[in-house]
Formats: sequence, C-alpha cells, structure tokens
Amino acid sequence: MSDRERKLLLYEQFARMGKALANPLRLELIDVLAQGERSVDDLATSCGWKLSNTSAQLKVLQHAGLLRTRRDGVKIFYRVADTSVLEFVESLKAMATETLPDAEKAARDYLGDVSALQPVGRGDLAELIARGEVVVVDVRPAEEYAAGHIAGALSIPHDQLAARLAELPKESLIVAYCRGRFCVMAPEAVRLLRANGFEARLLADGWPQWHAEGLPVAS
Amino acid sequence: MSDRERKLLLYEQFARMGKALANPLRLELIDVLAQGERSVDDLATSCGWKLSNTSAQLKVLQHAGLLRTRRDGVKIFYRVADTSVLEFVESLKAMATETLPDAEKAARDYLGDVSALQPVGRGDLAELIARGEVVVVDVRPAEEYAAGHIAGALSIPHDQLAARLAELPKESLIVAYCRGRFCVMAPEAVRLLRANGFEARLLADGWPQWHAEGLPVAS
DNA sequence: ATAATCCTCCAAATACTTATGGAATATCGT
DNA sequence: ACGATATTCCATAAGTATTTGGAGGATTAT
Repeated sequence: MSDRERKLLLYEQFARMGKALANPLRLELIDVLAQGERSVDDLATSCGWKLSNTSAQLKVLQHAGLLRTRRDGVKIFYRVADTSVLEFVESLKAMATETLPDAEKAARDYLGDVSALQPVGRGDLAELIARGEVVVVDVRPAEEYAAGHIAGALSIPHDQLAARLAELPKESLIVAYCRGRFCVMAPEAVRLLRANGFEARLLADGWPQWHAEGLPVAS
Repeated sequence: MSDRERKLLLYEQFARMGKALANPLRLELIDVLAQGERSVDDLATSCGWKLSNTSAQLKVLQHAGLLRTRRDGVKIFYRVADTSVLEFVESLKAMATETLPDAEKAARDYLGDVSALQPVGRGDLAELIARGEVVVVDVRPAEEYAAGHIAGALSIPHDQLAARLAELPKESLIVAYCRGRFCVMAPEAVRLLRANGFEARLLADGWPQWHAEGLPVAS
C-alpha cells in the first residue's frame, strides 16, 4: 500500500469522527446522556424520536467510540464513554455559535437573552453554597436529578416549577441550573421566578461541567 | 414557532459544524491551510484532487466559518479563520485516534512508531535553540516554509533530504519538524537521518502549534 | 415452555453528499 | 476590447445517510 493511500485511510478515519457529529439527533442524544445513563426507549420518548431511529443513531455513536452500553435485565443503558467526549461536543457547539451567524441566532431564538439572567460562575456558586447564602434548584427531569446533581440542590423539574413556587423562599438568592449552556430549562425557570418576585440567577453551564470539574455532588 | 422546533433548529446548526468536518478531503485541506494561506489550484495540485472538487469543499468550509478568503489579482487565497479552528480540528483528530481503534491503527500504519523518534517538546526545543545546541530542519514544502517557520530553521523539503545530507552536521543534534502530529514528513526525515549516522529527533507536534503558542518565528 | 418487554436488524423510500467534466464568470495585462 | 489565467457554477451520476414500520432476538418473570 502506498503512502498516499495510507494518508487517505487516516483522513477517512478522522472524518468518521466528524460524521458521528454531523446529525442533530445524535448531538441531542449526547447532550441528554451527558446528564447520566439512559435506556433506549427512555431516550426515544424524552427526545421525541422513533425507537428504531434512536437505536440506530445510538449505534452510530457507539461505533464512533463516543458511547458505551450496559445491559440491566431487559434494558440497555447507554452512557457517554468519557468526559473528554463532553468537552469535545461542548467545543463543537461553542465553535458553531461563534463562527456561524445562523447558529448564534438559533441559540438566541431558543434561549433568549441569557446574560440578563446574570449567570453565576461555578466557583462563585460553590462559595455561595458553602456559606449557605443560596438555594440551588435543579430543573432537569427527575431521572436526571436522580442520576446525579449538585450537592444540596432541590429537584423541581422545569414543568412543575409554576405549581411549586410556594416551596421556594423570597428572602434568599435562588440559582437554577439545567443541562448546560444550550439548554433552555434553567433560563425559563429564572424568568418565571423573577416574574413572581423571586431573586433568581442562572448557573453558567450546567450539571456536566460541574460534575467534570470535581465540585461537590450527590445522588 | 414552538420551543421544540427552535430546539431542532439549534441542533441542526450544531450539526452543520459536524458536517463540515465529516469529509476526509476537507480535513486534509484544513491541515494544509494550517501551514499558511494557499490558492485553490495550488491546494488541488498539492493534495492531488480535482480543481472543481477542491473549490467546492473549500466553499463548504468557508460557509461553516472555518476558512476565510483573500483575492490577490486573479488568484484567491484561502486561510484558516482562527487558531481556535486549528485547536478544534486537532482535538477531533486526537479524539478519533483515542476512541476509534481503526483510526489508531491507520495512524500507526501511516506514521510508524513515533515514540522511537524521541519527540522533543516545544519548550525544550526553544531552550535548545536559545543555547545553540541544535540544528532545526523544516521538512515541509518550500511554500510552507516561506509562509512562516521556526526562527533559525533550515528548509530542506522532505523529498530533497536524501540529496542534501551533506548540508547537515554529524556532531550536532538535529530536530526535524513538519505539519503536526499526524504528518509523515518529519518522522520519515528522522528515520532517514538516523540511517545515515546523524543524531536526529522529532519535534512533538509541528508548525501550527509552535506558531499558535507564540514561540519565536520567522518568514 | 410461554408471554411480556425491550432492543436491534432489515428492507424500502426519500433525501443529501461527493466527484466529475465542462460552461460561465472574474480579473489582469496588453 | 481580447486573450490568458484562476475560480466558481452547473448538470449529472454514483454513493451514502436518514427515517420508517415491521420482523427477529435476548432476557426476564410466570
């Protein structure tokens, strides 16, 4: 085999990794799995895609080495292979929003103006928690909270927040978090809290970054 | 428009960035452009692809915000938009070789055993240069050397090295460098030098990393 | 064994991507 | 204005990806 052919084979392998990330469903699956492992039809249901398609796309990600599986009885749980995968996918999303004006616009249309929600850095939140000066609210679905959450956080899933405002204090700062920088749940929660007279802010980034950085967690 | 649709639009934008990286020719073009700007048919010739295809793939990368162009008379020069693009593509290649066994194998088949060539770190090489204890050889094509190189490096393109061994000293350490971690030119050069009785080592990574790190350069 | 549950594989339809040669367009020097 | 050079656009053919519904496999509980 010639050097030229070997070079092409190598670049084809690199492109396989790009191909794994070249599909919106696959990127969404990685973002959901970044919250913790999930079974196939659980994922299909929560993302709103057909089971057979979800299974097929999970297999593509698995063959690219980005996901791993574990069987538990009749169910198969998929999880992200490594935190380097999460960092890599975050850098893809950051790259897209920084270099593609349409991506930046899509992010703005979906998330609204996030800077108005005064994002709190991870280190700052860790300090506020240590001093007991904050109530932290995890607005992700209950399964994701159960799989792991910021130590001391309350679970109030996004769709239950309006009905459960009475559980939160008006006197204290509230910080809400969700799946990450491109997840809409915490921004919506902060807006709802503010509209109801609470002092609320957003956590910059979400659970996967908190967890990857080795900050205090519980489950 | 519903939240669900806006979310899908956002993930479609993220996937556009993945799609830009989902093709071997496009990744190769980025690696060549990482050495410095080049015109379209210059690229087509040096990569060995048809002009119309090269132009089409350059346009894809440009529309993904990864490349910029500059017109100079009748020629159009493409260049990488930003060093963050290079970092991102390097992390894609690293991810591929770490998670895909076939990619790791393709890299080994193409490059051989690189660790046997005792790669020198960038910082270490900078010190050796400062102390005058090394001869640095740039084995990339002459145009790439002309566009920018490590300060003090000699240009001996890879395909001329065998004929120009007399220009190099037997008493001194020689360090060869090329396009980067997945480029075959410097590893082959080091092997050729060693086979001819020189004391030669490889620079870990290549010109793009040296340049991005702000180390001494010339052109 | 059998049924129930969950997942994967398969076939088919549709849509997108890649690669090519040749026509069209843009710029420059005369 | 004209020819030379460099690039992009276009039509087309072949290849690859996506999505779906339904059949087929594993595993568990009865």
